[in-house]
Amino acid sequence: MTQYTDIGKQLKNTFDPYINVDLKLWEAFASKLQLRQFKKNEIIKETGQTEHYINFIASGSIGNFIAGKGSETCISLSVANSFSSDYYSFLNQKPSIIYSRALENSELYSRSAMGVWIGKAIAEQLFMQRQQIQIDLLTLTAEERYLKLLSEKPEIFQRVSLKHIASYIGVTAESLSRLRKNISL
Amino acid sequence: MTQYTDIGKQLKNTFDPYINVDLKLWEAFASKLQLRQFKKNEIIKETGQTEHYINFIASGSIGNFIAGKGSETCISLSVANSFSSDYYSFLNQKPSIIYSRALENSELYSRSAMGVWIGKAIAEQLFMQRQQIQIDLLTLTAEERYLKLLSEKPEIFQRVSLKHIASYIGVTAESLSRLRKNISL
DNA sequence: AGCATTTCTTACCATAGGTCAATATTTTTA
DNA sequence: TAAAAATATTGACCTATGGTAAGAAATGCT
Repeated sequence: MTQYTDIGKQLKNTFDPYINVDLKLWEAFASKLQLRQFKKNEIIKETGQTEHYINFIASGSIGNFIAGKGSETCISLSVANSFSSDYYSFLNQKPSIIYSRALENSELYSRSAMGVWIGKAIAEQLFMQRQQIQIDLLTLTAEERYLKLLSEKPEIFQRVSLKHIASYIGVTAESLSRLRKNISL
Repeated sequence: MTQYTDIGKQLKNTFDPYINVDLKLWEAFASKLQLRQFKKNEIIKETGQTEHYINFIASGSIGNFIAGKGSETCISLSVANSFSSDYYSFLNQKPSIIYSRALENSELYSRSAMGVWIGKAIAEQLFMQRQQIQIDLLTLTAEERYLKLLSEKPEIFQRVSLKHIASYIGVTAESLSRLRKNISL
């Protein structure tokens, strides 16, 4: 079983490039983490509820989704050593239509309160990620977005089904399948 | 000429729903603002440069763009009483391909350094905006995105050309024109 | 006011990606 | 391990949007 001091070091190592704070602050943060375990496909946060946690993913993977007519759209895919949350709902403490689901059996270390420094760092990271996604959706083709994801986050392809990857990059599963076939020709 | 104490109040009024801090902090922030004026179409921040400012738009409007082959993609449209910056480049203090241009004659109040509280608040706001854009690009049709922008930010249509609005919602100017024609039938 | 430039619209054809339906493949469960 | 469920692929067809080119309308400039 992982210890919280280890989690502190893991956090420090993982986020050093982005969040320049002392190990002690990370350990203080980690000391108040609550371990939560979820089975594959278990709902972590429901549509219509308010998000109470920021979750650090120790193992497994988490998706954030929006339900559509008959299908669902994946708006984020997070794997081990990153944070996951319906951060939109967390920030304004209002319900949102977004729901989170474990895509594998997952171990999360969760906190409901955060210092300003880590809140700022997380929001900044998330802003940059979302802006890059916006730019990619506006300027790249579906095939280019697929290849970019494949080269930047190859581990996702070992863990997440193609139908979620398809909706994340903004195409149907059928189109992703055809597109992959084209590439391998 | 607007005074900085007035700017402080204007900031407080504008951001009260999002940033819950005392007027004094806003006035301290405003007291260090630098007025910068730009003519219509003047470049505020070039591609390949690093962003040094957060700009509060007192009047006018600003667009952030990425150059493509023969065209440009608009990734943000900001009007008076909001912030504008290449915040991605500002955060990591590295050059980015994004450039900012005044879409009208504009008065900006700019700062290069920010307290943690306002930095956190700005990053949070920007994250929420960008995530909503991502969701809209993934789940709405071009027509729905157009109608949404029209109902949520009608003032943009008085100030910004349709070609910029088109690229912002992710279609060509021609498609936007057709789509508008359909709606009015 | 008149010319130049930019913006907007329209028409025609091309194409990426969507929809639906069937089948194949993999994973889960009993 | 067999059946069931979920996932992935494929094919036929369709639709929204793109590309190009031309003209109309608006805006800016001298």
